[in-house]
Amino acid sequence: MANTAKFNRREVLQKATRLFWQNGFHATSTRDLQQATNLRPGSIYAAFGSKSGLFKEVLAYYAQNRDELLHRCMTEETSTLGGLRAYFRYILLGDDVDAPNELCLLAKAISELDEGEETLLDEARSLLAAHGEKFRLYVEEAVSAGELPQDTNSELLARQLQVQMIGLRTFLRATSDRAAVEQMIGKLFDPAPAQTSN
Amino acid sequence: MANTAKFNRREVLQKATRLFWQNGFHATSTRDLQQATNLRPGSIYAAFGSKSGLFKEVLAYYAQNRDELLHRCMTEETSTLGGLRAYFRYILLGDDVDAPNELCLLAKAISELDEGEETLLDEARSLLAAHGEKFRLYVEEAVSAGELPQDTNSELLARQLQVQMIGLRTFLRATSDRAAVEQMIGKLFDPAPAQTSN
DNA sequence: CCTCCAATTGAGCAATTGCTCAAATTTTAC
DNA sequence: GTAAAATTTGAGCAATTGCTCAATTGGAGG
Repeated sequence: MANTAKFNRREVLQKATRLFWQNGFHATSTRDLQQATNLRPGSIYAAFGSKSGLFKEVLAYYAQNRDELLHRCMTEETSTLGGLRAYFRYILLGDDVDAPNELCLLAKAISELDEGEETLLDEARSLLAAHGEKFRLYVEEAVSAGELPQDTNSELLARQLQVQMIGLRTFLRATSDRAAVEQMIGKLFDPAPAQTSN
Repeated sequence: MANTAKFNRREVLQKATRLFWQNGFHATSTRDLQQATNLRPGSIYAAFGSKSGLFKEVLAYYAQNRDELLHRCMTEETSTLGGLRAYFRYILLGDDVDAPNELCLLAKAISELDEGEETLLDEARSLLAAHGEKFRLYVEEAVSAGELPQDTNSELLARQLQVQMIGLRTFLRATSDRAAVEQMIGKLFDPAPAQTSN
């Protein structure tokens, strides 16, 4: 009971995500968050407990969006490998208007947080691992569909894809060299997704 | 004249590097720096101008150390490709006691800083690009020595190596899975450093 | 030994931080 | 309509931030 006239939690998460993704955890102040969400501190603290609590929920919100995007890429392409390539292209080369930063928010959090904020760090690590697990399932699907050799080491290949994704996003932020990124995505998926039988 | 009893600038840089590398730019306070260097604020500000000024010099100090390490790896190995692999192994799997963080400090800075700190961001970008250029020169050397095909696209391959290095370091911080990293380094250098003719 | 001046000291300022809480307001239940 | 409960409000606290500067120190030149 008594739940009307409350703010829209999803909208708040969306705006908080944008801020944290752009500025990072430490460089985003609670005042920034208050202004962006048009909420007074009490409301935020009643709903999320603390700045860390809000960030934790932001990480989950972000990860869920990425999982959904990956799934959408898979359904919109005819082959599994094509779906993975579409996901790479969309994230690295697509002009996503509400992506304020080239990097993966999870990777950015893992980079920024230290062992003193272990709860948040572990949350980011676990979400990134879960996303990597999704990669592995799709790689196995590609093997079953005959898009990849039967003796493919799918765990290894999935890890390699995640390493590439993270590396390429950092490279893009460092150089803004979209052509180079496009070329590297091509090399990843074109000749064969690397010679990765075991 | 009057220069005795002054602190050792290199020692200060070393200690500041450790702090910034561990905690990042924002999460390292000037008090942390004062305590670690045993200097009073006035001395630091006389020598470096500001926290940003100190960080900028730390970035350069770090980059120079990496360049020297890479060069050392090259001279200690018989082949150029072997030298590159040794560099990867040392950074990713070596137990460097004064590396307080799995990540590259330059990549960490590029991840953390936003466009509002453009001086520092550009410095980190430029130092990372210079290190990538070193990679390219060594790849070309490997081509000349016949360790790689004559038609190797050395610019592309050097970029791919840098992407791998950054991605693998983030992966290591995210998972602590040294065996997986070892396996991926193997795949990078063993069969051929990827099928990267152009 | 004294003088001079660069180097060092450390108290502390102004701004910002994450967050609290009593008071005011709005919603729900009857 | 009314009272109890849930929610929102915003002033502001205690701690921390990057940094300044007048006072002090101590080595070099004479």
